[in-house]
Amino acid sequence: MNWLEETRYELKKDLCAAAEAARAAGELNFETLPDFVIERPREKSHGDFAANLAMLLARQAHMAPPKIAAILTARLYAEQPAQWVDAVEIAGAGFINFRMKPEWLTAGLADAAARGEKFGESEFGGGQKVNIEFVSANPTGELHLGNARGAAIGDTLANVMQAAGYDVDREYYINDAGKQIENFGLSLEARYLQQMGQDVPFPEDGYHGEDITNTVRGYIEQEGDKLLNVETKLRCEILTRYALEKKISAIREALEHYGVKYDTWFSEQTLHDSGAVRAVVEQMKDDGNLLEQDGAIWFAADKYGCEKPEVLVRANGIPTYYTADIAYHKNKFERGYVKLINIWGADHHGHVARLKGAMQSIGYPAENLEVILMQLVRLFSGGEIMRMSKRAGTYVTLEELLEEVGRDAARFFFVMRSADSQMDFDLDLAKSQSMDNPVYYVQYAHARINSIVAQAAGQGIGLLPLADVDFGRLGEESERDLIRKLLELPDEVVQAAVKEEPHRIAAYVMELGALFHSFYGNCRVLGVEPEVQAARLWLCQVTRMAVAKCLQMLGVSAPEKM
RNA sequence: GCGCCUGUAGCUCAGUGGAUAGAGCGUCGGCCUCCGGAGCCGAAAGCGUAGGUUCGAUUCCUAUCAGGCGUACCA
Repeated sequence: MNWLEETRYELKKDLCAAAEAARAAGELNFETLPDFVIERPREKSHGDFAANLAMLLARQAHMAPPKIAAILTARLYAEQPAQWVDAVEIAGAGFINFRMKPEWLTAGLADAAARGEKFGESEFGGGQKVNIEFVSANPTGELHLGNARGAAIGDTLANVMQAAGYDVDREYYINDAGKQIENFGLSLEARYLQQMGQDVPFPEDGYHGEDITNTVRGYIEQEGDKLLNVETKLRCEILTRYALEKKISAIREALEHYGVKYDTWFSEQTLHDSGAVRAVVEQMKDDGNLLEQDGAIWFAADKYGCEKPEVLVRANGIPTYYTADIAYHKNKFERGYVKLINIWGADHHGHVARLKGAMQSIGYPAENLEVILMQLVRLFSGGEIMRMSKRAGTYVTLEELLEEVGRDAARFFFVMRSADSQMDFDLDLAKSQSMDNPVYYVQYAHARINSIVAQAAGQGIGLLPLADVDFGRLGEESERDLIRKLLELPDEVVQAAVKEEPHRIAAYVMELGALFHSFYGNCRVLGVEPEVQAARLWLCQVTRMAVAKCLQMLGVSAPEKM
């Protein structure tokens, strides 16, 4: 347990005991103790912790909350003095506020310091296996800003959950099968023949992007006119295989530049080849959940909370994307994951209910599959909203973004906002945006601390062993505010993991940075009384570790100098 | 029409069933004999609207208005 958790647990226990004692003495009447909370008041003058027990007890006890609070506090610590509690106050509508002794805070800091690099981590997740699938963009094109957002959210969430004690795998699902791939092949073929000097029409709904032509050129350089006198089917196949490999490695490379590494690249095609897709249809048929109509095979999704049945196998005998996805998620569960998390663009939200319904129908509880929908990134240029379109030249790739603003600014920018807020991305301001990005503010705090520590080292001053440090010397308001925030880190990580909201870490580290800068302005670290200096150096050190831990989770570098 | 997400400061966004709703940018005003001014301190300014639940609602529920996205034998 971390420091705050432990304290909350103790306070809760103390209050429960007080309530029981009051009941035994006939001062208070209640059947069952309500599930109250010990929270941290946002207002500092309200103490370090506040309990809402008296308010929740009011109805059962037929008594006004402040009166109940008075009875409870009279019992609190009557028998045995408290170790860390300095004062208990009744305030507002009946809050019981706990004010902790100054030593409580500094003992917390010592505890954090002792944890070293591990500070902030926990075993909360108990090593449960979790699979996070994100980006999974079609391998027919390049990654765009929406993918950049998904990658930042997914990878950060994975980092956060790892820090919170989960066993996390990152996965990319490659849609290398189906109609779009066929289409892709026909586009490649047309470009190939055109490059070879033939006047062939380009498929109407083909991939018009220049990257297709470039890929074909690459092939020609390598293999020449080899495919000129081959039948269409084989020509498409060979070109597709070649292009997919190129595209996928380009995607992989772009993501690596972005700091994202996957554990698994899962090919959709393998599900078709292995018969897994057919098998899952059979299974659903045996379950009696399929029906035939208009020559197609439908899943009775309406029996599982959806609006209407969905097609699994088209009249032409080819399974839909949906069917492959069912087989895919079944495969993930079979690999032993307790929880599957998918990060999708909001435009796929219609797919959520049907996938969950299908999973439920084949025996996997819908709640073990979590889909985080992120709202779309809108492109802004010259004050106008525009669709991302290659033809209109308003398509920005991840690689271009990284060239413009760099990895740190890009990742921080995308993970700073909650997934369900829409984002406007201003093309024109891409560069200046980087200077406005709060990531520099946070990194600056890290660099500043580094500089202090380096300077101390230059004067032969290092960190003293913790046993020799008197953290009680940290009594300034700005010091104590900083310590309070530091102690919240383990809680923040767990909250971000449980709520699957990685943006919390960004918000936290910005606040932490602000408190550090404020402390820096108020208190000198070097050249003060030796005992104070030793304690402040350690405070700096713990802050640096906390900032670095957050930045690591965010996939942002923690520079020693800027 | 139906479904999902979102309406919080001039702008971009955090946040919470509680006691005085925060930050950045912008505006205005202060701070460099001193550890990094990419910083600090201060000021003005806000929960779309109407009901309901609750001791207490910006937070939960309903309605309504506004924006976005879905609603394919596309993925």
